[in-house]
Amino acid sequence: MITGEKTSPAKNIKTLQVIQSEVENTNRIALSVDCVIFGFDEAKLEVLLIRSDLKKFAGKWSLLGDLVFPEEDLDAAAYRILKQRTGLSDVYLEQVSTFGTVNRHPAGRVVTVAYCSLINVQHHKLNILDNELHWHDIKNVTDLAFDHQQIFDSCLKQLQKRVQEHPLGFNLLPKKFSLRDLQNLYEAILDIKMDRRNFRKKFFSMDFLVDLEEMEQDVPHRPGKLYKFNYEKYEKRKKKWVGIDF
Amino acid sequence: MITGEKTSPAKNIKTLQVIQSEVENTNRIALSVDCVIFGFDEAKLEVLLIRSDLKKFAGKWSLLGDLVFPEEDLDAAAYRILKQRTGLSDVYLEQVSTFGTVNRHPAGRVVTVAYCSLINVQHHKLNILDNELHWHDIKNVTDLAFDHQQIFDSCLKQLQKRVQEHPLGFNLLPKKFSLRDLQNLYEAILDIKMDRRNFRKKFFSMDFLVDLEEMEQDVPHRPGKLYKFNYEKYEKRKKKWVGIDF
DNA sequence: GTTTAATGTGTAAATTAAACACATTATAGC
DNA sequence: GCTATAATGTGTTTAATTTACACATTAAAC
Repeated sequence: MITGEKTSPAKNIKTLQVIQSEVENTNRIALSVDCVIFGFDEAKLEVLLIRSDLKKFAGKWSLLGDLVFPEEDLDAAAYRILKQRTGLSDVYLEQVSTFGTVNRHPAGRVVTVAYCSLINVQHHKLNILDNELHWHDIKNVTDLAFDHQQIFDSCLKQLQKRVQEHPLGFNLLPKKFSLRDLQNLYEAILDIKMDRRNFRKKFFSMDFLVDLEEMEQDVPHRPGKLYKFNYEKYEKRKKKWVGIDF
Repeated sequence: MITGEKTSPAKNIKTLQVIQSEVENTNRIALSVDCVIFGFDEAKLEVLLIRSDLKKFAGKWSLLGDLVFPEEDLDAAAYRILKQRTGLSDVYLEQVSTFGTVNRHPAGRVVTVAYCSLINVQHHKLNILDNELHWHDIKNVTDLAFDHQQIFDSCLKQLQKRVQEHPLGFNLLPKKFSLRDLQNLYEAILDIKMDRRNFRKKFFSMDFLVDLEEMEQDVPHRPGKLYKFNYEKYEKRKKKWVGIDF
């Protein structure tokens, strides 16, 4: 009844006090956050996992999670938990979805909100507090603890969709990058191969890549041109958003 | 600590009992569900709202919500709450997102999970338990109670996106419908006008509409042909899902 | 029977996506 | 240094899709 609606005329009169007692005493549930941190590393997509210390899940890997405090914003909890577990702080987290079956956690009722991020493994130094925190190639992620496999699958799908609709990828590259870097990124995340020539045309036509008139250094092959992502140019473009297609 | 990860080597040994006490005693939070029920009615998109009975929000409208019980699956809670408040049961609910700022509810800390649905107003009889439950034209929805305006906006956006990617719309139409019905539906949900000829071509090319060789009855104009949606045909089509575009 | 307002259909132009080939350049190996 | 190698850089052609746009047809309303 906490949002103030009525179920019947007879129950119409519900004071804030009554509601408060319901909120304070009964019906409370442990709420957690689980972070799915995707990392891009040398043309591979990885995910950050930690080994479960529950006997029930001995040897299994799990996502980075913890309880939300009663006086802590949900988003803030996600950032705190990520920071505590990894030392990472300048990372954008995005909520994906909430998992709330009764028996998903062996210690009792815990509803968890999944958050997802995507970073470059080389750009962020992990604060490895124990040696059970590791990057895992996403192709080898199976049989996680709890319902974390389901959460992981859901986040990966969401990531693959989002990366096609928003320029997330550029955060993963150095400020200056080659088109090969960019294509490797998309191929790793989407797990597909693309035609190099069409890929280049696609991104050039999007008109937010700036030619830096510099070349790659120290690469073991012919150096490519370097580009940067221009956010203002990206924002300025009008996007047609209607496209019924299913 | 509930998902079993460790914060430091020193804290490595955490038994299920310790975790259980954390889940059971501290850190618990009231969890609610709020349902955003969109209704399509005669070429208009509406949303089901109820008047708030909290003094703080006197006169304002709010979404259909209530607390989740400790031994109830999250999805089940959403269906229960919808049923209790409206009598609706054969309606598909989809989770949209979770809102968890500390001060979003005046009665205390309540994190809420938003669920969204889309039904045909004419097909579903509401069980109106009091006269404060009403359909509202979405164009007139402003200034809802709590953070419900934000939740509503978020769900509307999600609906508009989803309806372009999945054939949700056909649930809203009669089994037999005309292409004009279908176009009205999309125009109402997306709040745009489309070219009638191109709209037809689009849907015919998608190849899951079956011509019933029947005509509309009792319409005040030239009757149109009637079609039905063939789910098998829809499923069978392969969809290319890669299309980087932002 | 005439008017009206909707349905049903088609075509041309523009844009976008897909397939595909060759010259160029720096490195690596000799 | 010379050659072989393997990557970069660039267009063209075709197909597919989207957009813009006009006219004949049909049933209801008068």
